[in-house]
Amino acid sequence: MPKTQANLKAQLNTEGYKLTPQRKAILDILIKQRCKHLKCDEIYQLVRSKMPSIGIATVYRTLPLLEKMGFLNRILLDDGLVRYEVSTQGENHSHHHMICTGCGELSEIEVDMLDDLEKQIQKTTGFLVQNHSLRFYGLCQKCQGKLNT
Amino acid sequence: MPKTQANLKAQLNTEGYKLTPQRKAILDILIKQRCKHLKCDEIYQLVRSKMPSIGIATVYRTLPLLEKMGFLNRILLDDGLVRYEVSTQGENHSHHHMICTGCGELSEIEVDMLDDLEKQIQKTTGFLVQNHSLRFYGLCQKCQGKLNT
DNA sequence: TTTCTTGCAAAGTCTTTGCAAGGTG
DNA sequence: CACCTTGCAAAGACTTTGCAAGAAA
Repeated sequence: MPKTQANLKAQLNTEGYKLTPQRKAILDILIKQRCKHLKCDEIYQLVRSKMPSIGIATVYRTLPLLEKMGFLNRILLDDGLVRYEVSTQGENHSHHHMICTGCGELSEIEVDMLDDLEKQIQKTTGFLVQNHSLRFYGLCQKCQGKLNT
Repeated sequence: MPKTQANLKAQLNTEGYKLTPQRKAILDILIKQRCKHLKCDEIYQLVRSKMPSIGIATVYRTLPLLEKMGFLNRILLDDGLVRYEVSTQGENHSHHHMICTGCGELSEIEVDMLDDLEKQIQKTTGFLVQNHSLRFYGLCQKCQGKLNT
């Protein structure tokens, strides 16, 4: 089943959870910001602009839930703050993150190419690879430009 | 210059820092636990067994310093806790981490093989890759065994 | 109606900071 | 001696929890 807004209710119900306006609003915001990677507090601020009465505890409780249901991915960068991104349909296996050490910007790239490496690891170490996370640190084009000034 | 205990003083001095028993003790512990990835508090406990009077604030202040000097790498796993590992001489570019989703064990593997991918990224996106971090999630041999029981 | 959720406030964890006393170069 | 560091305690940042009132199925 595709992980879209429309399926939120069904997904929740099959596991005994309920669809609340808060949960809908939070997913809504995240889908609208699709390509962003938002911190909990940023999500809280955004949702609050649509639903001023929501409490931050609800956000903290909803995010892991949406993650468990497969709607979100939790990301931990080097600053130690938890971020979330909307997970593109079942493919948690095919995009990598690039983090600019100049401005901190986080972007994505849609390649994978780790199959060979995974096979090699499995053969060498016996470790059964199920998933991976690959991050590149370096300079985005903007920051490379600034260096030449 | 190799990043060994012996060079700590020199390294520190060239940047205006001083060699204190506390700093020596902390690096000592980390070197002895070489292949482990320790949380701040674990490091504090270990150092305290040798130097009971040390304060945890000192540990929190020393770890980033040792990282800055190139002796340590800071690692952030999915539980959000900061860990440190001794950095093997200047090679921050050639080992990956494997995290078992069964028992949580963190181990290392000494392959790289990302050069092609990095070149491709640079060509495609203009992002200048300086470093990377690759983690594999899956099951270690022990945990695979448990599943068959 | 039953069970799950919410918002609030309090409590927790991990980490950082201010400061006076003490150590290093 | 000048400057860097330490240990302590207090303050911070982020996150989790207990609970009574309220909402969803």
